[in-house]
Amino acid sequence: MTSTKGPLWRHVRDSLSDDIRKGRILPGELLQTEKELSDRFEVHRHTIRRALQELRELGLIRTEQGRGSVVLEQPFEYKMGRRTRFSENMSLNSLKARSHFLYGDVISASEVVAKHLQIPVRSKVNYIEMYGEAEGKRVFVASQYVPYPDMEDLIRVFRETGSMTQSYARYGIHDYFRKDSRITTRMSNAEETAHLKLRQKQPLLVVEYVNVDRRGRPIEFGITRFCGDRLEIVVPGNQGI
Amino acid sequence: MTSTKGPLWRHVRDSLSDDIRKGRILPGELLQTEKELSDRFEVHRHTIRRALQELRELGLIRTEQGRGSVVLEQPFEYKMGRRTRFSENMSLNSLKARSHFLYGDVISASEVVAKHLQIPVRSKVNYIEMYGEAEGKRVFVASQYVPYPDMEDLIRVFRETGSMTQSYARYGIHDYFRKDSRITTRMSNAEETAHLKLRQKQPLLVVEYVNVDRRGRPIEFGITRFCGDRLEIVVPGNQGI
DNA sequence: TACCATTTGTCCGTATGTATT
DNA sequence: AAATACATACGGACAAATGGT
Repeated sequence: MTSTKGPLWRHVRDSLSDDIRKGRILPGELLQTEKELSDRFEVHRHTIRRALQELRELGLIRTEQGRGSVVLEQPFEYKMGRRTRFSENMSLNSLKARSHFLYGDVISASEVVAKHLQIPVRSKVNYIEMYGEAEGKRVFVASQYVPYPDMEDLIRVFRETGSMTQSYARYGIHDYFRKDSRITTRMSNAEETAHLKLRQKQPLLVVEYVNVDRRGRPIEFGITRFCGDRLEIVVPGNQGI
Repeated sequence: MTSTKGPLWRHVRDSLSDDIRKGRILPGELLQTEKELSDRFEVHRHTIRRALQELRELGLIRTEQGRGSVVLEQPFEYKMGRRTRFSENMSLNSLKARSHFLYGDVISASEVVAKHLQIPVRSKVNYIEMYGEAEGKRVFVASQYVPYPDMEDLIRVFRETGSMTQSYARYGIHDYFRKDSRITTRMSNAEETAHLKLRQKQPLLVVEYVNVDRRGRPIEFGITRFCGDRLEIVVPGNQGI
């Protein structure tokens, strides 16, 4: 016995939560069965169940009948507001974050893209695909559409800087704001599963948004697909109560 | 031939989009294969693909390699802001919406619930489960925790009124506000799949939130699971630019 | 695990009509 | 009128993903 006081289930809970937090059991892996745990800790299965109940409430595991208890990924927080920026956002969690270039081209705007950017259908736009990493884990893939005449060579500049914020600065846009964001969810397709280095298809948080400059002119239409179990979106309750 | 002028692909697009909008092909169902369509319309497969491309851009279908093109649900908009209310929200879409009671009990607060409601662990809370309907379609299931001493009999009152907003009014809370919302996604479990009348497990939008009264005191902690393909969450870009 | 049929994705072509310069 | 670019339409081959066995 390591702990001497307090209820037994608390000892079990703390021991297991330690195993998880110290990485001895990895996210996605199954905990030992309740039977095995009750043997290991030399307590009744009910005591184990009490401890597992606590771990569920702490969001550390999810239990599936007939299968076992899976250790959950601890998601990053992604704050969504008027000035949403990926890397700033992640550094709030004191995490190292980067965007990585995947693909870029100049294409002609479809109806949907044109509507969001308030430009004529079929006018040229920069199209950039990228993925985002935080603490070595891939957390999103994004597609962005940026009007072309305003920003020639954007693709090259983004490949150099690795940041949209910095790229925009080169074109004299030193600040920009998030207009409406629309959030849905769907399963990842094959490409997304690969880019995010997922073992299998998983639900994604899909965020569609438009960024505008100081004058309110659309400068970017984007579709970001977040890996659902690696990240949660936080929508702050607006300012003062 | 029905149409006499314009490119062939436009005729195909309009014909298929009509099939979808008139309900001849239901959401979730597969379109005919490209081969079948090219036989039916007596055009080359490439022409069919041009038409499907348009339908994708219109958000009417989603295409999966090796499988086919699925007709999408046209999701309701759910505006999330400081004063988020389900039924008001839905009437903005001129939709008929209701909440329905599923289960209610007085339970003792777990750590997580206690933390959100800023009450002691194990103090009594009302626990209510419900589902929400819009236009006859079930769009969410929700679990809500409300401090007990403040609102005895809340469960009975909710069963009578069918509305949390109205129930709160009985206890003198005539207005309340949304604090932070946290959004994640995961697959529905068996219970949720049944409550939402889904054919199979599907990704859900999971929103955790706290509502507070005028003084900023937490009055409700809730976890709402929205059916991902029947609803999209809209986060308004904060006020003036 | 491996294999298979089905279906979509991508690429190589060809030809024709229309609008622009 | 000629040259050019572009959208449309068709032909065919193979790669890649899915769902089932």
